[in-house]
Amino acid sequence: MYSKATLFDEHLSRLADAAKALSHPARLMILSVLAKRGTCICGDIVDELPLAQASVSRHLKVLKEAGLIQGEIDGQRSCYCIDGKSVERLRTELGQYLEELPGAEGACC
Amino acid sequence: MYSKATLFDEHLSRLADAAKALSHPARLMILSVLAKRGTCICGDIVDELPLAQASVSRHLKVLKEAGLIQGEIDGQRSCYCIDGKSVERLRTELGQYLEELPGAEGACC
DNA sequence: CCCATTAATCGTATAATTACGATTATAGAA
DNA sequence: TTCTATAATCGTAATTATACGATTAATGGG
Repeated sequence: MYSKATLFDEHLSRLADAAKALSHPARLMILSVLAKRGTCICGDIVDELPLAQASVSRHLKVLKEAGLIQGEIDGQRSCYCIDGKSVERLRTELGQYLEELPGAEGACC
Repeated sequence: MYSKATLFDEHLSRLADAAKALSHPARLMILSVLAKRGTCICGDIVDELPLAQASVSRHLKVLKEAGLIQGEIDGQRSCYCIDGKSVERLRTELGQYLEELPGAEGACC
């Protein structure tokens, strides 16, 4: 109906999508768990999160679609890890975007 | 029903909320417009966005609640500007969080 | 072959987000 | 006072996100 994709600049849309991937504490927690433990099977993550397996699986999917993690099937498990390159790229782009916002130091008007 | 606020670590919840404020291209665009023009009245922003006045007003509210912009009533207008300190703080915190995610360079498993 | 384990997906319910037009409230101009 | 301009809010509709339990699919063990 109302299409963000066409109404807004491509770059802004991509950045917004990336921010959205980070916009839920469960997803940040998953990233932290992966960072701490290196490589995890899904169950490891489920054990550390206060959510049901199905919910964690969804969050993993969101992170994977955003490219922030990799996941591959390993036997009957699924193995996840952080995609360091993507995270780094996001960190740079987001940081750059925020840095280029001058921000009038004083009060408004 | 399911309370993010209590289920997750306070720091992660705050970071996620901040990311959520950045998770819509209209809001990023508003920040860009404010950065470019310094200080704006609401109408200036409405003129530059492909959205109705009511919608822009809502996005402004979200940004204000997240502390990323300041807004004050100036006569019959409303005057907005970026809150440079908050943006800088967010940039630092988000950057730090992402930087501390090691990210196993190689493949998964 | 049968069973257990693992994790993705389905079905569904609820909540949050987003959008618009219409309305309201305020302040300045005439 | 009355009219205009500005911007917030209301009411509502549509979409998206989130959660859970149940189911499914696939692998490996016995």
